[in-house]
Amino acid sequence: MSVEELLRAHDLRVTRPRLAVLAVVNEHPHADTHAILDRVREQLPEVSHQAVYDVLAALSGAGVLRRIQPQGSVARYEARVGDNHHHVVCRACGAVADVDCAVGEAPCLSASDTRGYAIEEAEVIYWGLCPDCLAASGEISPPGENPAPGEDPGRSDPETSTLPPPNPRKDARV
Amino acid sequence: MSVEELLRAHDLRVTRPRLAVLAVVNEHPHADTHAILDRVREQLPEVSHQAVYDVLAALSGAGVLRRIQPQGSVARYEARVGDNHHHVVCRACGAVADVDCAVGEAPCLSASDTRGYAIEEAEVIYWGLCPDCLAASGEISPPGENPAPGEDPGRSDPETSTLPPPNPRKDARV
DNA sequence: CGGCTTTCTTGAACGAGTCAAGAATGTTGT
DNA sequence: ACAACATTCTTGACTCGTTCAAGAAAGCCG
Repeated sequence: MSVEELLRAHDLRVTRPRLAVLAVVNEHPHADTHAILDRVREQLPEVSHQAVYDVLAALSGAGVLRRIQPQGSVARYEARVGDNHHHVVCRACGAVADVDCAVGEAPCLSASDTRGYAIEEAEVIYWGLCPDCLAASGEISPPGENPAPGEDPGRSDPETSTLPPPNPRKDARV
Repeated sequence: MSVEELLRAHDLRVTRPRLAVLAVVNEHPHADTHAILDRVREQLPEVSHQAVYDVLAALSGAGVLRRIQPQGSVARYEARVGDNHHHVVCRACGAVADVDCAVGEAPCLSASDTRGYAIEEAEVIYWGLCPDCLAASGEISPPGENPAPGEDPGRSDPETSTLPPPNPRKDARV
């Protein structure tokens, strides 16, 4: 299904900004709003940031895009919807990657006692270290103290994105 | 263990603001920063908001408090740490409740393919409707259209807290 | 192609959270 | 108990992601 057909299928008007935003999110899963704006402006230099916010809100509302926002991060968007996957987030650099659900279709939905809530969806975020930061922390200080990774210019993974070290807790339990 | 002993056990200085914040969070699980500040000022009218932010950050860093922040909500804190429980969040009113892990000790940690990430922790958020909003939506419009709940003056659950309708998505899947 | 609605541009505003400098307080050693 | 030191708190300004509002432009339908 083309990007345009996708929009029409959801009763959304087809506009240049929407096409551009959709294309960018398809190319760069988990990109944040600012990154999306930059990329969109490579094609449409005149789009306003407000247009991008509106488009992202409209597409998320229609279920075309999914908004994710791990603690300490700004809003990120992805075009993979409806397949119930989850995310791993690196505590050191903030990189996000997809993880398929471990338990099949409806993951972890069997909460023991839901306190009377009608549960519609379960959202799972795995916290850890991405391969790069893992290697960096291992190399820099073998006994494991004060990782300080995150700057690694030659990256290729499009899903990777750098943040100021967000919230590196030490009470992690597995 | 008294609140003061708890602080000392974590090598944290014992100060009035810290005692007050800990007491408030113990009494009101899932309270947001603003609510905590208000409550703390009932005992210590002169505390600055910055002090509360500092204290919350210090206690979270030490593992005495846990910070949670569902999408569309501001930061919330709870004193229940180390027992690996999760949360249900109401899409309509934002109320938060605890849910014990369904799968035992380390829940849902068995992601199928972790993309090379070293996973330390899994965070699960269940999205749905709280009992009150569920009842309200059922009463107001039986066929299910336009819930508009959330205002319900006579509440007793201390874990409940009202927000502007945060992000009521309709693409929910179970 | 004309009219109506939605979307986009422009520019200001909001609010949670952070930064910084100095005063106050808690802790430790004598 | 007291003094010295480090940490924490007060005060006040500020940042940044996001939202609000009004009018112009663009998409869609008959």
